[in-house]
Amino acid sequence: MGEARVRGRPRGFDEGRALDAAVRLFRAEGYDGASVDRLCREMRVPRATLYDRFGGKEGLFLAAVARYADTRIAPVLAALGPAGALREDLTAFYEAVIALATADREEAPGCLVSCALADAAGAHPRFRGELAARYDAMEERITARLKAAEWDGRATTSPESAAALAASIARGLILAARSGAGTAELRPTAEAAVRALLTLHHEGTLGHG
Amino acid sequence: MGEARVRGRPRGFDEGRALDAAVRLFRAEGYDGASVDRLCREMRVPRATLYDRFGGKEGLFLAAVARYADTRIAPVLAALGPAGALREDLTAFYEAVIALATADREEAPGCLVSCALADAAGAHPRFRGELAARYDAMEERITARLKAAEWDGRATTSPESAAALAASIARGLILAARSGAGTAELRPTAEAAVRALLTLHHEGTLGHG
DNA sequence: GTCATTTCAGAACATTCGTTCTGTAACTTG
DNA sequence: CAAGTTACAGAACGAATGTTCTGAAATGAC
Repeated sequence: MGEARVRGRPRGFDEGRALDAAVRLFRAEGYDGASVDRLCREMRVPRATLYDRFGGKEGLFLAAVARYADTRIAPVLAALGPAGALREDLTAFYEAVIALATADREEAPGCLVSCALADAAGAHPRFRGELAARYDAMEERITARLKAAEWDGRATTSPESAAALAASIARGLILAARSGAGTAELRPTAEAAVRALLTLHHEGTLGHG
Repeated sequence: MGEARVRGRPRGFDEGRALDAAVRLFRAEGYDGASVDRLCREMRVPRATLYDRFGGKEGLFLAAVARYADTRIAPVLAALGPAGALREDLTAFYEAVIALATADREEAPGCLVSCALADAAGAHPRFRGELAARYDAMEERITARLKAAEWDGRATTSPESAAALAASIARGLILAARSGAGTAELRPTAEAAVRALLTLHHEGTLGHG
C-alpha cells in the first residue's frame, strides 16, 4: 500500500474524488450537457492536467464510467450473493438497484450507464461498445447466480434468457426513477419482478419437466 | 378535410415530415447533440420559421416527442389489443417494442423517449415531467389491458404493479437494443417476459386465492 | 393594384464549446 | 546546488452553439 512517490510536482487533487465529481456532473447533465469548463471546476482539476491524464472529454467520460462501475454498480452485483435463497438475493439485488437509481434524487436520479452513456451511445460507436460491455457483464453475473440456484436446461426458460429478463427489469426500474418515481413506487414493481422470476423458475423445474 | 387556406406565403415544407426528420436526428444524436443548424437543414425548415412555429429548440424537441408518440408508440400500444388471449396480445406488444427499438438500427437503435428524453430529463425539469407523463400513459394502458383479462385484486400482484413490471421490461429491452442487441437476441427475452407475466397472473388466480 | 400577413434566405449576435499553448511552480534525483 | 520531470494557472484558439434580426418573396383579402 506504499505511496510510490513519482518525480515531478505532486497533484493537488485526489483522482478518485475528482472522478466522483465527474460522475455526478455527467449523470445529471449527460455527456454533451456537461461542459469541460464545469467539469474542471467541480473536479478541481486544471484543464491542462485533465487533458494530460484523460486525453480529453471522451477519455474522461470513459474513466468516469469505470469509476461508477467500480464504486456504484459493483455493490449492486455483490448483493446477488449467493448469500441466501434465490428469493432473498434477488430481493436484495433489486433493492440495491432502487438505491442506486434514487441516490442524489433531488438533483438527478438515474444511472450514469443507462441514461448518460446510453444516450451518448447513439452518436459515438466507442460508447455503444462500452454500453454493450457493461450490460454483458451484468447479465453474465446474473446468469451465474441463477445457475448457482440450479437453474439449468431443465427449465422452460434458459438461465441466460432469465438473466437478460432480470437485467432488463433493472434497467426499466432505473428509467422509472429517472422520470421521478421514488422508492415507494419502485418497490412493488421490484417485488413483482422477484415473484415473476421465481415462478419462471418453478414452472420449469416443477411443472411439465 | 378541406385545406383551410390561410393568408400569407404558404410553407415550403410538410410539418409532419419535418418533425419526422427532427425525430430521426434527436433519436440518434440526443437533445444536446442535435444542433439547430443540422435540424434546420435536415428538416428543410428555415431557422426563422422554426422559431416561429416551435418557439425554439426546447419546443421543437417536445413537438418531436409528441410526433414520435403519435406515429411510433401508438402502434405499440395498439398491439396490446385486446385482440386475442392475453398471451397473444403480450407477445404482439413486445414484438412491436422490439421493432420500435431496432428500427433504423444502422444509424441509431433505441427510443426517443427512453434514450434522448430520459437523458435530457436530468437537466431540464420540463423534460422530466414529460418523461413521467409518457411513462404513466403507457402503464395505464397496460393496466387496462390486464384488467380486461380479469387480472384484479384476487391476484397476489396487483394489475398496476404487473403493468409497471411489464412496462419496465419494455424499457429494458429498448436499452438492450441501444447497446446493439438485435431481434434475435431480444426475442428470447421477450418470450421469457410473457411467460413470467402469465405465471404471475395464474399464481394469483389459480393458486392460494 | 394595394394592403396585410406569413414565410423565406441569410447575415449577424454574443456565448460557449473542446482543445492547445505559454510560462511558472513544486517536487525527486544526482 | 543543478538538472529533470510533473503539475499548475490562465490566456488564447478557431469553431460551433442557440437565438435574433433584416429585408425580400409569395400568398389571400379588398
